[in-house]
Amino acid sequence: MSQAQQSTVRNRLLASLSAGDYALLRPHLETVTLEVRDHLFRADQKIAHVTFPEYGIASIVADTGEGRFEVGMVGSEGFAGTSVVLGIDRTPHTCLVQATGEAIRIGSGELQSAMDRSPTLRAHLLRFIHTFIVQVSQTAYANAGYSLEERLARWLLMTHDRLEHDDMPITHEFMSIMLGTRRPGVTLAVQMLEGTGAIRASRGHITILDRDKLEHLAGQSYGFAEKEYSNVFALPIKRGR
Amino acid sequence: MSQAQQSTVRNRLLASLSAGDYALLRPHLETVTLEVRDHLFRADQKIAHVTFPEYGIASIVADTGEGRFEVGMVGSEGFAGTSVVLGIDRTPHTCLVQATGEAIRIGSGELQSAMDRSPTLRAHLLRFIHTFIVQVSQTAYANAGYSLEERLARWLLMTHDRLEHDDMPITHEFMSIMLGTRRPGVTLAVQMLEGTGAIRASRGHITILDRDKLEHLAGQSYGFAEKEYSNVFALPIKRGR
DNA sequence: CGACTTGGGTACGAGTCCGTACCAACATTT
DNA sequence: AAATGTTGGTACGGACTCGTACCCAAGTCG
Repeated sequence: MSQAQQSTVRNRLLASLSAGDYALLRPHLETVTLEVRDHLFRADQKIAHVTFPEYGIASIVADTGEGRFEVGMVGSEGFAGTSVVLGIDRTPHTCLVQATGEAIRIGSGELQSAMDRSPTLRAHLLRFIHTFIVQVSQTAYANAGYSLEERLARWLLMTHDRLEHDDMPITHEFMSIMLGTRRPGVTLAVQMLEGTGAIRASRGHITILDRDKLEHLAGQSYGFAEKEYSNVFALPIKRGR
Repeated sequence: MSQAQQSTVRNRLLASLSAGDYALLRPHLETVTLEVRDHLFRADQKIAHVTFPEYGIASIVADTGEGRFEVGMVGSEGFAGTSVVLGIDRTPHTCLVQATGEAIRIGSGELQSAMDRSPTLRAHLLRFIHTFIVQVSQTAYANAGYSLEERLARWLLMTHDRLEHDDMPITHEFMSIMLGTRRPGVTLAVQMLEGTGAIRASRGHITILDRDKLEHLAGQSYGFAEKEYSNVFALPIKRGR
């Protein structure tokens, strides 16, 4: 229960709160580690906490009984638990950790009380939800009209945006679940991308070699949502480094 | 500028507001007609009004320069202009009328002031946004893993939910744009669905003959978001008739 | 070291959908 | 009735992805 000083917080939303709003949250903040496959919340069960990642990535997946697949992704640019901010402590989605890391979380009730007391806090979090809707829309868009390679390129870019390193620990199997496709299909797509020199693949790892090339390969499937985030928060989605 | 009495309002969100919250909005409400292809707002331009359909349907489409396609649909169960409620009067999406009808609208600024004065009003509208996120997620889900016939069945069901009649004026061309596919593909899919007896097609019209059969054909691509709406508002999405 | 688990590569037939093109049926206007 | 525009039906080759199956390589653990 380390109630971090705001100046040391990496999460972009928390870091960009006014000092007063942060002070309102601080007594209730709790630092936790994120381990791959941890669940931050599960479909149709009460959401206990809203989670602001510091490092690592959480995936929001739709869980229909006919297999899950990813509808959105959150790292240190946002938070997981949009429905709590919208006043509902339950959702048909599941949220699980995609990349190991660390997060600051707050109880759902505490956050709701704090938002009731601070209109500027609420406004800040609602703006993120707008950008999240755009992200989910873009997932719908990408799924509708783009090839597996293009969608894979998009997914790698989104993951890259939210991690520190160019070397990312990801298996083909995992990507196939996130993209809702076959595992052998991912293998082929990875080989294609590797052939262009944009990435390098090794057992359980993908390394980004040439980000510009990858963006070119992703085409219009990437960029839309990221641009909106920049506009709304006047900050690029990717942390400078 | 007919400031409708709440008891005669068809829009489910407006109708289910408390009398006090409705009174807060009433001076600013304005009734307008919706004509096919009218735009309620355009990508990256200021959103002047939030629109609550009474009859008819509005589509929210992503507009990437590489062709538009639908990410969500709103009828009398909700409203168009989620980003205004989230505090942003601009969005990369475009909203256009899909089916002729009528709507009650309110200026973006007036609605924002009203929400600032009434927490219950804000909460009500935010709950709808949660259900809208689920709808967009399901579009992403359907686009990822379902065949054209299944997605067409889903789209027809969603349209049927929001219209009064089993007979719906829709062209193949229009469906192909909404589904992001080729027009001849729609023709084939329509014939498939017609072959099962679920619908009947005639020039510019689709008639729903057997809704249960259509739901069965749509499989898991339909139902998810509609169920969530029912849970959140304790009302079925389809108006009784 | 040998067995086991996990992750990755490959193959092949089948089905879906795309891109493109052309024609037929219907509606509206003059 | 002819002209024009809209809508719907059909065809065909090619690209992509699926479903399924099998094997190989790398790490792990007794």
